[in-house]
Amino acid sequence: MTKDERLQWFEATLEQAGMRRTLPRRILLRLLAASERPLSAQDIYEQTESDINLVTIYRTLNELTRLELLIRTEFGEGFYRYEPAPGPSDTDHHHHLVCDSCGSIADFEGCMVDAMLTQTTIPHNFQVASHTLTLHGTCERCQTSPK
Amino acid sequence: MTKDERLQWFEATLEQAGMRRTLPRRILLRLLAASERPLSAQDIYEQTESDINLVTIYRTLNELTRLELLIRTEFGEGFYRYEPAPGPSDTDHHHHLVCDSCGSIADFEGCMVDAMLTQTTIPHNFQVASHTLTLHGTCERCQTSPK
DNA sequence: TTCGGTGCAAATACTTTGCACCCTT
DNA sequence: AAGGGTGCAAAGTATTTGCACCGAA
Repeated sequence: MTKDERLQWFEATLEQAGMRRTLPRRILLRLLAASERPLSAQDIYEQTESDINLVTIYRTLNELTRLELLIRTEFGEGFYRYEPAPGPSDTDHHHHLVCDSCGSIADFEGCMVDAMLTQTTIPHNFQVASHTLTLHGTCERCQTSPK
Repeated sequence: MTKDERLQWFEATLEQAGMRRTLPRRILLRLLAASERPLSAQDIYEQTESDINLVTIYRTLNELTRLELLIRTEFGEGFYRYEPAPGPSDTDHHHHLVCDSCGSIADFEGCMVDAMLTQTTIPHNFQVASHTLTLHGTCERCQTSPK
């Protein structure tokens, strides 16, 4: 899924949900789609140079997460980070590598959890819809020069 | 590891760290060791019938987490939950099944992530120390009578 | 024109900190 | 006796809510 396809899907989903295509929403989606790593509300606030009210950012993030256009994750920092969802027909998703030393967050492609789950007995007849996997450890930079 | 062994390990670790064996700490450890599921600070506060100050609970949870006696996890609720750590010589750990309908949290034993990782290339030479896996979905009860 | 969206101010939720007193060692 | 631990009050972050105005459809 290219960046343009993603933005198009975003706009189509907004329309389909009867939501207006406003400036804050488009700026925010564009920002998240372009980002290398999950962004917090504060991150977005700073990157938009305060053009968008922080409250609007929170409200927009909630709306877009509800529409499943965004994924919300907490990495042990005390606040949430958001990133674009994989997309509807996209079975591909990624997870994250969190450096416990410097706090950097990198993507980790090639998830094998779904394959793993087919070989595992899930207790209580629990019906799995999705999963979150986060690997904690030390990034390359911090291995050579620890903070 | 039995419940008694665990409590003993807790006390030994406290002593070794030069920390005093106080009532709040023992009550809290006992409560967590006996609990079926991860507890929040608020949960603990209610279960101790307010015998322990909420601030003390927060401080104690932080201390015990720092000593790696507890594990802290966020399940998308907006606050942290705590549970006893697997233990030093214990390679066994478990993950969680979170019902998106009723919010129940159940344990999920038999983690295969470590095995999976040996067959996976981790990018950027990232050195993995630990991981967190959470399965989201619908519990048995909510499958028959959705909320 | 209509009604959803935004900004501002204030409130809420969770967690941390400062300080005096308490109690384990 | 000494110093870490606790409780109380207050502060600090992250996030949400109420309400009047604004602007996309």
